[in-house]
Amino acid sequence: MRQAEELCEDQGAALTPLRRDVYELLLRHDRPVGAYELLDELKSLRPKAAPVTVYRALDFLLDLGLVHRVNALNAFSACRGHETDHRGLVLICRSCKATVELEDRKVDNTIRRSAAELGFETGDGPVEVLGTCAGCRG
Amino acid sequence: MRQAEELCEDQGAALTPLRRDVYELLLRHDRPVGAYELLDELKSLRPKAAPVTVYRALDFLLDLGLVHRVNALNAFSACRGHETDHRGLVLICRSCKATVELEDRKVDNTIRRSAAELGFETGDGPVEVLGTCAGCRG
DNA sequence: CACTAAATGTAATGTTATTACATAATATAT
DNA sequence: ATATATTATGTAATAACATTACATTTAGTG
Repeated sequence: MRQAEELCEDQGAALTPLRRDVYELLLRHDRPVGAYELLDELKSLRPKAAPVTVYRALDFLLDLGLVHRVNALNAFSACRGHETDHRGLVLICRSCKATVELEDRKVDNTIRRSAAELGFETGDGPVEVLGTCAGCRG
Repeated sequence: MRQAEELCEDQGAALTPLRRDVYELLLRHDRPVGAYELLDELKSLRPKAAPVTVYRALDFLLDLGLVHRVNALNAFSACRGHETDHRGLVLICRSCKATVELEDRKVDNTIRRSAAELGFETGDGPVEVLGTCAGCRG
C-alpha cells in the first residue's frame, strides 16, 4: 500500500478512496479475483458500486502496473514482489486457479528475443503460462 | 484439412460436417476469430446454428489441438505449422490482433523448466505473448 | 431391428465488459 | 474567490462471451 501511494505520487495519479478500496480488496486475496466477485465485496463498503465502478478502478490500477489482468481466468490480481518490473511469468493452475509470479530474467529475455526476431515488440506485463500446480497434481 | 481428417481418423474422432464447417471457416482467417463472429459466418451455411453449436464444435477441435483458444482475445484460431506439437509461443499484436505462431524449443524448454522449479507442470498449448507487431509499430 | 451412445437443435440464462450520458468533485486560470 | 475545465463517479442500459438443461436426431453396435 505504501508503495502504491508513492507510485501514484510520482506519476501524478490520484489514488482516490474508491481506487484504494478496490486495490485493498485485491490485496486481501492471494489469487486472481473476478470483477464481479470484487464488485460484491466492494458493495459492502459502497452500496452504489456498479460493474463499471470496478472496471474503471481496475483500469486505473492496471495502467500503473499495480494490478495484473489474468486473461486465462478473466480475473485480476494485485501485483506482488517486483514493483518496478512486470516482465516475468505468471503461472496459473488450471485446477485451483492459484497463481505464482516468477521474475526470471533468463526466461523473459529468451521470450523477448524470439518475439523480436519476428518483428514483435512485447509489452509490459507478465507472460501467462497455464499448468497444474504441485498441490493439484497429487 | 487433409491433416485434420487423418488426425480424426487416427483418434477415432468424428469430423462431422458441422465440425468441418467450423474448422474451415476458421482456416479462412489468418487471425483469431471470436465465437460469435464465427457464428455469423456459420449461419449462412446453417441457419439453425446457435452459440452452443459453435462452442461445441470448437471444444471438439480444441481437444484435438486443431484449434487454439487465444485467451487474451477471447478468440480462436486454426493451428498452423506444427501439427504434432503445440508447445511454442503465440505472439499476439494488441493493435491489429494478428498472431504469429512460433515453435521454438529453446524458449519452450526454458519456460517449462522454470515452471517445474515451482512445482508447476505446464500443459499443452502455446504460451501467449502480447505485443506489437512490426506493421503496427511503423 | 432394437438399443445405446454421440451429435445436434432449441431455449433460456449466466458471466464478463462496455457505452452513453448525468452529476459531482477537483484542479487551473483569471 | 469565482468561473472554467478536467477528472472522477453515479446510473442505466446493453453488448459480448459462454454455459446449462433438456429434447430430438443421427450414427454405431449387438
